[in-house]
Formats: sequence, C-alpha cells, structure tokens
Amino acid sequence: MYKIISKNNNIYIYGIEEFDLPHTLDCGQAFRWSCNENGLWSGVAGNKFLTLEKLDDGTVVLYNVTQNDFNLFWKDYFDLDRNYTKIVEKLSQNETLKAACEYSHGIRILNQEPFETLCSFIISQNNNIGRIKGIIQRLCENFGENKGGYYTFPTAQKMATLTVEDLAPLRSGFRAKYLVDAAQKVASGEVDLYHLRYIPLDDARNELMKIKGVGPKVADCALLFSHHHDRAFPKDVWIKRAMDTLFGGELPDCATDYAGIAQQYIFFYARDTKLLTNE
DNA sequence: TCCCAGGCTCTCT
DNA sequence: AGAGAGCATGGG
Repeated sequence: MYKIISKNNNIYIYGIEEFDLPHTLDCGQAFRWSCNENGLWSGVAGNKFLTLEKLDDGTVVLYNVTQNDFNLFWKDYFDLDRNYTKIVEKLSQNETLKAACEYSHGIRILNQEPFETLCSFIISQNNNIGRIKGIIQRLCENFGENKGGYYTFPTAQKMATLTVEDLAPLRSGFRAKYLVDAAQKVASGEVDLYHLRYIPLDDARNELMKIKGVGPKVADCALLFSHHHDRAFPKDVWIKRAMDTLFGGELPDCATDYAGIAQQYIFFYARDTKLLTNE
C-alpha cells in the first residue's frame, strides 16, 4: 500500500508498486501525455493539466495538485487503489504472460473520461500512434476550451454542433464522420456512456457499436480504458499476432479475470520488442 | 513507390 | 457468416 503526503501544494506518493510512468503514459492507452528531456511528464485529463515525475527513490510527485483533486480525481485516474502486484502474480502463472509482465512492468490501466476515450479510439482505427496524437491535439486546439496554456477535450455537446466539413482541420480522414455520429448519439442520450460500467460487457459493447465506426475493438478499448470493464479484451493487429504466435489462439485461464490488463502487457511487449515480426 | 498503421463498413458470395 | 476491397492521411 502506498502513502500520500501533501506538501507545498504537491502530492508525494510513497511506496507505490507497479507504477512506471513511461510505460503507463506512453503505452498507447492515452494520447495526451508527453515527456520532456528531464523526465518530467505533462498532460491533460479530466479538464485538468498535470505535471508529474518519478524520483530516483521511487516516489511519484504530482505537482500543483491539491489533496482534494488527488482524492476526487487523480487517485482513480491512475488506478492507485488496485493491487497490481497481486494481478501480475496471478498472470505470471503462465510463463509467456510472465515474460510480458516483466517486460511491460509498471503499466497501470488509466481510468479516463468516457467521451474522450471513445473518440480517441475511433480515431485510432487503421492509424498509427503518432498520428493519433496529432489528430487529438488538433481536435482539442480547434474545439476544446482554452484554459490558458492548454486545451480541454471538447464535450459531446460541443462536437454535436459540428459537421464533417468543420472537422477538416483535424485531417482525420474517413474518421470525421464517425466522430460526428458519436458526438450526436452521446449528446442526444441515444447512447448513455455513463451507465456502461454498470451493465454486462456484452451489452455495453453492443451499446457502443450503435455508433458508426465503432466495432468490437474500438468498443473494447473504450470499455477497458474508461468504463472499468477489466475483462474487455481489445483485439488489434498486434494482439492477433501475439495470440497466434505466443498463445496458440487462446488466453490462458489465469488471465480470465484480468484479460484487459493482460492485453495491455501483451500489446506493449509485442509492439515494443517487435519479436513477432522479426522471427 | 509501396507498405503499414491499436479497424470498420459495405458488398458480394 | 465469411471473405475482400476501399477508406484518408502520413511516416518509413
């Protein structure tokens, strides 16, 4: 268990296990974090700007964060109250998964804002991570709120007023029409994002797939990264390769309860090492 | 120049 | 229900 100290308007997190900043913030689950040359990470989440770093002794420091903001937002965002040591232990019952866990150590599943996450993974389809980040940045700069130095992610209500032509500056290609449809269905209430975490995974997936451009993979990313559905298992090209070459098509039983978390470790392992394409 | 990227839709069997 | 082309854009 970790310990929190609030000092000089900063939050110090002592003794946190399995929390690697580059792995967590740059593993392809979130697209608005970046690192400077001093190892300081900055990003925007939940309409808040945050800078953080990990010190040599393992302490994680969140700068300019009140105790209240930490308790009400960042603690859940970084999934701090989940015991990843225990989960990794469980997954490591399988040797291949153990190797993936070791390579991808310290990845935590972020609990992100549902509409932002949905749009981000609509944009992600048939796309690469660098370009996904650029499109999202332009989306925020053009249609988000300027908070003085950073931009929020636009709301569904705001985006529902826009047309495909309005979204041209994003250079998001064929995905623009999907973003418009998502915004309209969320803003109108036809798709209620905020109850998806409380209903069964299959029902939640079907609900999201009412939106044009949302198939099983995009839906599962949204459910895993913003709706606490730990068993959602997004199957992208990398995971399909990994399932075929490393696991013979099926996840081992020890991964059932935390399939989504296992997925993220496998994704990072497979993509980062490229071992699957070179051999 | 071609290929690929955290896929999905549409069409044709 | 299953396979395959097409889709916007940009980096390697």
